[in-house]
Amino acid sequence: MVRIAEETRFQLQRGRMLKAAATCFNEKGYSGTSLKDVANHLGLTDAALYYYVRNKEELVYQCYLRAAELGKDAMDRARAEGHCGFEQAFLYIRYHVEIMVGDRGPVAIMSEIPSLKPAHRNDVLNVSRQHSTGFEEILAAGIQDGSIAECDVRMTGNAIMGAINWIPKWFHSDALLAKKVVAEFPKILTSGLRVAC
Amino acid sequence: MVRIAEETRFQLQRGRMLKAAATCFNEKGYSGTSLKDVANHLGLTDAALYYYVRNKEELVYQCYLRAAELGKDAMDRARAEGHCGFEQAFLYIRYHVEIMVGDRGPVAIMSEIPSLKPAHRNDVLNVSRQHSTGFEEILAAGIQDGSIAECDVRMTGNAIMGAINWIPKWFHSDALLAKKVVAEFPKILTSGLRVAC
DNA sequence: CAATAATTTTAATCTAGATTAAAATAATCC
DNA sequence: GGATTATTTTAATCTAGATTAAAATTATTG
Repeated sequence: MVRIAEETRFQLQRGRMLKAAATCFNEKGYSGTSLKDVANHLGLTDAALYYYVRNKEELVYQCYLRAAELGKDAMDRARAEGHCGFEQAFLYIRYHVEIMVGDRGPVAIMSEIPSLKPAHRNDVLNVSRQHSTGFEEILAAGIQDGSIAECDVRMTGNAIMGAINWIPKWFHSDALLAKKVVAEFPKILTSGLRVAC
Repeated sequence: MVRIAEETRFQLQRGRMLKAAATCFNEKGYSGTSLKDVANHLGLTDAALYYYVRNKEELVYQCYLRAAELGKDAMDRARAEGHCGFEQAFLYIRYHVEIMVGDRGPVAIMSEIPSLKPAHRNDVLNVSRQHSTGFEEILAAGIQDGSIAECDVRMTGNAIMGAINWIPKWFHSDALLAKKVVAEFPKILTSGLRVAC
């Protein structure tokens, strides 16, 4: 049995499912999307989803985990590639935005974290927290190395993350718009970080 | 019959209800809050809420409308008081943030607009749209009058609004933190708008 | 204070949509 | 190609939580 192939099929379908779910949740809201909606997106029957996920709660959980992982990926890359705090912040925003509007997305807005079961909620919150503190560290490093102006890193981090996390609320798949967002957001969100010269 | 007094009682309770609902929705998520949760917040029984609202959908609708109105109020005041585009933008952010973290709030995050019934959805979307275009107009005016640096007003508006709208996600009632947010957010969110000097 | 209106509760329903079990189909392997 | 395993469907249940109607309570008014 060529296990690789089987896992690939399963994982492919599972990945599609998570994307479909994220699409539905963002477009129709949580209470507005039934498992049937998600399944229809895939040309499947609602019951089929239970082959991939224990229940709806777990579907949401997986969506959020995926969202968090994509964000983490953006941050890892930014940290590896940026040469100063400012550059890392800029790249992080750029990569994260690219993911939000690109075809690795859509990324589910985490509206329903509180209704996850405790273990799952903690998982998601942990990754999210790592994420915010990671970004605050980048900002702090930038202030240290002189590439970012003095600021309250906590508040600044919250502001920038909020702007990014809100994107799915107004963005609707459109290649031109996507290009614009990727071009503009990193500029806009870092313009306040620049050191006065 | 002193109609004023009666309306006041009703409206008071109704206002409390909307606040309680907003609190619950933000804290426990939409699917995580039952009418019973909201009612308990008020020391009432779930059935009592139906005296104020036709059903849960309308409760959400009223919450969102209230959120939109509070935002509009911030914008009206900012427009009336600000003397140039930059000042208006600054004041708008300040007033809106004040509302979000102050005791006129909490303001419900509009996660479930898509599951509102069409008429309600349109109402909310209309006010929201007025809101965003209003802010874009302020930005455009600021570019005209030279108080704001050239920028893509649409994207900049989306970024700033996103940062504000996301606040309830991480803010938890706390007077000190509230003070900090009000002090920092307007600065942070407008620092990128300043014209180079 | 009696009468009327406003508000809330109690105690049932009612329902959409999640969940499950068993059967059917499709893929893969020897 | 037949056997085995993976995936999906069909056809029921099951359930939390929304909703409703009638009764009880509380406020108000003249």
